[in-house]
Amino acid sequence: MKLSHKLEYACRVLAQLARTHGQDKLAHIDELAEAEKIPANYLVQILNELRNAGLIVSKRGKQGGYALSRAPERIGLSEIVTAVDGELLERNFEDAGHSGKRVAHIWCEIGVEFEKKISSYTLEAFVVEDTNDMYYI
Amino acid sequence: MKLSHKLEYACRVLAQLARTHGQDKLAHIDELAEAEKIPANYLVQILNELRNAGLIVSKRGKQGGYALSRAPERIGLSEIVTAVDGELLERNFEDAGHSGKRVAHIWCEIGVEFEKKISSYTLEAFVVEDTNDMYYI
DNA sequence: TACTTCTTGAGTCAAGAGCCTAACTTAAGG
DNA sequence: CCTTAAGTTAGGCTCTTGACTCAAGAAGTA
Repeated sequence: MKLSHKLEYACRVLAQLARTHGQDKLAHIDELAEAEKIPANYLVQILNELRNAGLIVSKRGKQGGYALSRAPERIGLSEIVTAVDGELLERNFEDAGHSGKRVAHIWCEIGVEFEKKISSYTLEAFVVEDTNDMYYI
Repeated sequence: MKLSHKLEYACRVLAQLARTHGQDKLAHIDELAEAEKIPANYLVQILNELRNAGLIVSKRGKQGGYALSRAPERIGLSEIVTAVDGELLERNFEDAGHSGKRVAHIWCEIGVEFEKKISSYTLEAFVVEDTNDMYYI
């Protein structure tokens, strides 16, 4: 369950966009990069993928910028994952050797459960105010 | 939920060892590699890690080989994972930017659930005879 | 001793993540 | 128009890592 930087960045930048959702001011790359401590040059690529996936919209030129394409509660976490790191939800276990089939079967079960859990969250979860402590490790 | 080859190999080879558990004949590397279609030279390293983790025992010289150190139902899947690919169970999300904390919190929850699911299996699950079909993708 | 089998450490190779550069396109405002 | 402030796109660079491969060594058995 180690995440790629890309996916963490995507979650953070979307959370940031969610915070300002509803306002008509668009967010700039540089502001987003600064607010979420993401290398701006890398963020560009990520925002691109999020736009291609239809999660955000962008506008060019002066007064350009980014915004969510819909309300946070209507953006599923699994959509985010799929957009920037689809591999995380793939389940392709090779069925080789005597035990391949059975081993693959078990890991499929685990993978299904994993996906179910991820699908139970939306972007809204990332933006709720923190009230309780988190438990590390 | 993409697995490393190493972890898949480890599961398979342990399943194979579990099948012959109870017999006093030890399994050779070459037999195991052949039965589970694993590159023998790579398997060596994996068996080594499994031995260091205490999951299997080995004996050198003629009549040497490998065997499980205890019964399959007493070897947890999370032990296997930890032995060869501990990263999969790690949860180290960076808490940076405005949304870092909240994002990390959510992914921690998901990670905990993931670990719980994995901990619910033992090596025994890999060795039960297949009766039902598996569902792909 | 001779043979077999595991043990250990080092080396190779390709792929991918993360990040940067630079040229290009679009739109607002004067 | 023309300038300037944005986003867009393509490409390349570097470093790490996974997946093997190899070879010399150590230990047990006959």
